[in-house]
Amino acid sequence: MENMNIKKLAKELNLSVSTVSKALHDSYEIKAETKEKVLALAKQLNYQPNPFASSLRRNSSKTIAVVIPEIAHNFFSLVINGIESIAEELKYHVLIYITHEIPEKEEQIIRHLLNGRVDGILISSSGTTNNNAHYHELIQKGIPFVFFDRANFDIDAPRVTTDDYQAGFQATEHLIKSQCKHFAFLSLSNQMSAINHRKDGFLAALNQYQIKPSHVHIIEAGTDETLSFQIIRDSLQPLPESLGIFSSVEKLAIQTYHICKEINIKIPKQLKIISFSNLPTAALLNPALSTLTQPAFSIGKEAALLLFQNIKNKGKIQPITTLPNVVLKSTIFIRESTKI
Amino acid sequence: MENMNIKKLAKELNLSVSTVSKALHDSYEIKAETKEKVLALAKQLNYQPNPFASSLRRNSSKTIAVVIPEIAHNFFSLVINGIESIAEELKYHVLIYITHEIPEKEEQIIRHLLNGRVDGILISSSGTTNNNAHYHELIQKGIPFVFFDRANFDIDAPRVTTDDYQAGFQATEHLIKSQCKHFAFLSLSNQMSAINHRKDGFLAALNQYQIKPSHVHIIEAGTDETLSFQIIRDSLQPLPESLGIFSSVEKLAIQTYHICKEINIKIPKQLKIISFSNLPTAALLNPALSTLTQPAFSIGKEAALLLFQNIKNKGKIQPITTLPNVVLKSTIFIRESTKI
DNA sequence: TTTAATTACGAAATCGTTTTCGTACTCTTC
DNA sequence: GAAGAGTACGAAAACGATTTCGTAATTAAA
Repeated sequence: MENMNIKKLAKELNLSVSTVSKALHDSYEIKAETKEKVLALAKQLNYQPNPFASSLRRNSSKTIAVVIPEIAHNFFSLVINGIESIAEELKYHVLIYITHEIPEKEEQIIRHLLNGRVDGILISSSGTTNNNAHYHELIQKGIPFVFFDRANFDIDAPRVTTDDYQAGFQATEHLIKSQCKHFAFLSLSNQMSAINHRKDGFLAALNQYQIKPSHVHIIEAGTDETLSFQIIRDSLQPLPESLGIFSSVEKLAIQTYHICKEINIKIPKQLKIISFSNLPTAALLNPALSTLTQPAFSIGKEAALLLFQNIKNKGKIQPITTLPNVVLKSTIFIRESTKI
Repeated sequence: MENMNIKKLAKELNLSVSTVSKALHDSYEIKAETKEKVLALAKQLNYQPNPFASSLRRNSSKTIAVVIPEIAHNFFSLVINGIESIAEELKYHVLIYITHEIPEKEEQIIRHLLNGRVDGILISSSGTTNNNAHYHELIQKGIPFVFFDRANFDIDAPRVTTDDYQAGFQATEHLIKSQCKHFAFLSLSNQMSAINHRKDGFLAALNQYQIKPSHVHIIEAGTDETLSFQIIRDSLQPLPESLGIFSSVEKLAIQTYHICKEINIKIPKQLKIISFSNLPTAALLNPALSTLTQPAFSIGKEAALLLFQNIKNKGKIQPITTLPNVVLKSTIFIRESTKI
């Protein structure tokens, strides 16, 4: 009696396997009395259906995958929280895959998931790739997926993003009004949608206020920790006069703080900085960091909702509708790091 | 030709299904030439075995579960990074379950996992429960699991923890030597192993230095965000003279910082604080936070290694050996928040 | 009373693998 | 050249559910 299964359960009940299965699924074919008996004994004997047999037969796994560049990052872990809140409710399971910002790793993961292990995928792309083949394979296989934050706009898939352009514009305008003269944009790479939109907003604001191009700096720090440290440090020596930095991601802002501490640059006196960030300690930093904060939890929730909607509609005729493209608002928090 | 499977592959090759399966698994029964043909066509036709059929037959899923109290928390996301590094290498998949510090949720998750969906489980217990039944059910079912950080010491399972007692002692000793007169321990609950060991170290140090019991405060803030805020604030008003706080978790230290800012308590002048923490910004806070930092990544790695070892040994006769019980060292970083 | 519909269940196929047997065939070996 | 060993494959039985289809028994309709 090691492992309970439906066959033993049926035998115990003097019923056929099919009847038991139907009873457990509350089929109209089975009368109430029988259902009760089955449910009762199932509970008593602690019967739990084998998920693989079930998945094999039904061709659905009640599982989704979340593919993210990194996890030890406030934004992504908050997103996962949002995703989990929906998945948990719908009794779905969540597989986590981390690409470590390596596009090839992302491709490999996605390719693996073509085997049907999951019913759908939530992706924050690792960018730096012009190879979209793996996304097309997903589409061809009919596996629903939704991009969040970092989307691939060449691919016909739903996305949940934030108002990166506007936020970038707003942040830059703030730096301008804070009397900065030089402006730097801190970027990971020029291949990530969200970051590029932030840059576009940055450039648009500078353009509107007629900032000289020679006062505009784009710093691509890359994803390697030690390398980006080096790059940022180098770009701060010598320090341009009245520099205003707009960091596209939290990590680079933190590195900048460390560097400023190290080479003794005073924020906000010599350098002002504002960053996209979900740091719970932004207000406690020295000095408090001005941030653009994304509704990370909501992003996760919305993306998950969109995905589950797509999973449900799978196979059905898609209504000719515009592609769902949720855009959420970021919030700007002005703090000391950009004080005049 | 929608979905490729082994049957179609076999037909295409004029071979039997069993031969193809064996070829794909590099069986000695199949000659090299045939293997090559099979591999070649499999690759060409993009054949990927159905994971559910495979899991069903082999009774193993190549999947592990990670059950944690919360994810938007530097410690846990770093641990996941460590776990993932091993899982990825061994081609295992990682399911994430979040209990939100609710013991009933943990029980429910564990009970679900009894159905065999995963080959093993990594658990950081949500504590606050004296109900161990679900762990015993895991043992009975033969599903390997490993505790990390927050273990249940009544259960006969491997654990990976840190030197909480020693670190607690050391932190407290540091507070004493920093000329604190009153001492407070910030705790989430008195049901979590790691936290209790930290408290024991705290109390032992105070005892050794003959601190009057009336100068020792244990503050159980609980896991609810707003409530714990309230509790901490209340305990700081009125502010005991020369208070030294040892926070058992990062979250409560951050809350304390916020509260001090709000009600204008100067750190470290009026209040000194040291905390267990994996904050990447600890050194950048105002003031820089003294921390005890756990090797979170290594904890994840070690726990995963232990789990996979147990998965591999499953069924085999267990050598009569002491229970693996890895204890890793935390590192203390003295910063401004405890400066005299 | 006969026919049709409904109810409640069971047999068996199926999902796609893996694995156990069985068996032709070739190759040694004495 | 007979026996034994080794090679290379195939048939079929699992794994444990779900689902289709068939069918007795009962009820309703004509």
